[in-house]
Amino acid sequence: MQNSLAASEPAQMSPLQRDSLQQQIYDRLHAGLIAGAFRPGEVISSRSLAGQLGVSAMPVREALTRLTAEGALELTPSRTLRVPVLSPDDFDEVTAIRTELEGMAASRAGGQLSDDDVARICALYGTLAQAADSGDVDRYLAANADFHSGIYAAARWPVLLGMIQRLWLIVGPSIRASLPDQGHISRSMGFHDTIRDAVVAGDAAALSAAIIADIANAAPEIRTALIAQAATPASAHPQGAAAS
Amino acid sequence: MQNSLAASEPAQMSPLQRDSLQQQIYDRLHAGLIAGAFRPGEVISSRSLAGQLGVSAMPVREALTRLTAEGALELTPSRTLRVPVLSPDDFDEVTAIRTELEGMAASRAGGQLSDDDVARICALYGTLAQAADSGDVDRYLAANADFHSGIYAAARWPVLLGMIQRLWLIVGPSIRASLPDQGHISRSMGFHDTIRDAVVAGDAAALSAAIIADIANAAPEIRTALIAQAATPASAHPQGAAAS
DNA sequence: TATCCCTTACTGCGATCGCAGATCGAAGAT
DNA sequence: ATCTTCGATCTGCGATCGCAGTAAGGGATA
Repeated sequence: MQNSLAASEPAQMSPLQRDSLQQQIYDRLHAGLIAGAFRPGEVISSRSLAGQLGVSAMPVREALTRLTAEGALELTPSRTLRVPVLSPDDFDEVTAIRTELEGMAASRAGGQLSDDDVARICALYGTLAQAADSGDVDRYLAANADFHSGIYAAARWPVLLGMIQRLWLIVGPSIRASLPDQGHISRSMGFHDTIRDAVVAGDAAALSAAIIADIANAAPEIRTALIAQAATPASAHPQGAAAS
Repeated sequence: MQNSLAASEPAQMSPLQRDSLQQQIYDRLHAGLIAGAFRPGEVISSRSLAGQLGVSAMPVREALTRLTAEGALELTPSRTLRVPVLSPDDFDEVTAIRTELEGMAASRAGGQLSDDDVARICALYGTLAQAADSGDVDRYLAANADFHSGIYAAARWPVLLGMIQRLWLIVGPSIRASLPDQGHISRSMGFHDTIRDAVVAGDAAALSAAIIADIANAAPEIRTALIAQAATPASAHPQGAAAS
């Protein structure tokens, strides 16, 4: 996924480890949650995950603890970790905060876009368009997250960016479970076109409005899908959700 | 706080521990950072802190890791943890996000205040006023945090509340180091009066405006103090800050 | 006396072990 | 055949130990 960022060194032996293990594990789980690699209700075991990654349980535990503290995971009464199943109210809360924070980030970013920023965002738009055409939902969601994060990163406010990404972390699994729909993707790409145009034009107000419109467009569909899933008796014991 | 939920048992021995150790340690450090028990630049050692608390280094480590991930602590190149020294730009960012998020929380809370909420907030105002009169800066800051959090909790949006508290976590030490000033406290109490009046009146718009005015009032003083401290050569090696 | 080097004592990070609690399945009793 | 019960096996949490890297203190040398 992010092995492309090591392309700066031409002949280095291997990335080895730049960060601590727990940071690498956290980053991987973070990306996986945003891209929808985990389903709501899915149970996560630190020991089995450690076994899959070939490391001790310790760094996995700390990464999972952080994700739990951020609301991306929850601890059940039986002391097992699982991906939370969002209620419609929870989703409304996150959506409201997203509208506020992403609107602010877009507005600030739009007013100080460098040429590099525009080129970078346009490149992200390209991969997003390719992913949308491919029909691969996982690729699309990951590219969508990169596209939006790329815009918000241009605001150069790291705390704000971290908070937005935390919100994506919470709604990521629910989004993935709510729309395997190709119609939604092509519909969203219209908003993404508007976003890219505002970036190219350097219009902060238009960019902020386009971001908010994108959120407002997707929210009702996700919300209705959320309600439908909550009513499904199959989710009464969501433990049996598909593992990796 | 929530020790009352065990009221079903009439003669229970002691609360012992309801949460995990790392959670208790996190909560204590969280409150300490907001109340200004730590100074910017102060070095935090997990082992020595574990020794003071009488526990192993493990739960302390996990709590400190979480705080580091949230930006409340930072890891120096020499692999020591310390409380970050905020730059004016950092402070501006946090203040801007605070204005947005706390304004939203106040607006929502103001529209759905129950009688219990009003009574609880008025009680928090009472302790805040007492702390302001006592002149004890630590008591005042802790009571101020409780007062504001009590209002935002009435919005009943836990994610939003957590994000606001994270922002307080970041600016807490800098606020504590910036104003040992009694004049500022009495000046802020004017805004707090307005806030309480809006709560009693149930006026959401007035409450939101009063909260934003409170933030806007304190920000310039803290910011100038921040700049003054950054220019002070005494902070060139802030390792020697007073420990607890 | 001043400078260099080495030892010591820290730091965070990871691995391993053990504990208490909960779940699940199988065996036994009614 | 159904219900109960006990044990094996999960879970997260905490303690302890060891590792690599940094900073500082002390002694020897120029």
